[in-house]
Amino acid sequence: MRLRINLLEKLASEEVPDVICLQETKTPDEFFPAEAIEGFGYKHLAFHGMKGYNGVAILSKFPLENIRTHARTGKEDCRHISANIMHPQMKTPVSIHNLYIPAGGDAPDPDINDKFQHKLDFVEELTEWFPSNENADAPVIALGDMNIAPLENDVWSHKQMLKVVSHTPAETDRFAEFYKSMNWTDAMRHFVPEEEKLYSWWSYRARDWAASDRGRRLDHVWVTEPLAPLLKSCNVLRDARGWERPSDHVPVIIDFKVKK
DNA sequence: ATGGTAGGTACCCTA
Repeated sequence: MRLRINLLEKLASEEVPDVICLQETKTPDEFFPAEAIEGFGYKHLAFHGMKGYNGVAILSKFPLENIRTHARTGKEDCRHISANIMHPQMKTPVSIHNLYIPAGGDAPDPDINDKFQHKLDFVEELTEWFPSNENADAPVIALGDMNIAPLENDVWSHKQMLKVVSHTPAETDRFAEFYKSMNWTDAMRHFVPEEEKLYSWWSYRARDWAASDRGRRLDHVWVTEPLAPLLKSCNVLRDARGWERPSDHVPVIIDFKVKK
């Protein structure tokens, strides 16, 4: 968050999003750079962070109400924050959920790898939690770093990735259940056909990320049925992977047809 | 099968 504040400023000034959701802020709340971000035009902030790991934040040009943080899988680890966006042209608040699903470690075996078990538990908990705490007939957005690439063309090689954490059947099967739980629409695939490769993340461990192009689509934006007809465009900022001192994830921008 | 990078923290962890 603090190391890459200049990248956030670049994103804010070049793309001018109304709302920005961040994951892995890795900043305790008392050190969150709220004043700098307010200077970029985002006066309404919701953040939930801790030292060193995890952390999520919502930056908004519109008022946020009912800000809530959610402890998941019995841990207080700053991976889920939600709020109601009070858009002046929307009749009802838009409930937004910013998620950072655990990466899951290396071994895709819950018996020997606690982190993988945690990831599976986290997705299962969300699958139960959303239908009992949100209304699929109301405007709801769930987005974030979900650390799962569900479709064959969400990874550079489906066959080679089947045993790699992020694309294993154990994960993608549970992810599909989560996807069904609120009759979500995948806002990225709404615009990019499933036959086309689409990535939002490229590993740091490549000599040349662009030349090898072994990406994965780990970041997602899902919307409930009332918002689906308002989807206007999707822009994955691939170029941001080449910015100075980049994140290994790039921004995913969804535009909605809302009068301003 | 292996190690490759980035970053923070403290000599190792998480991604």
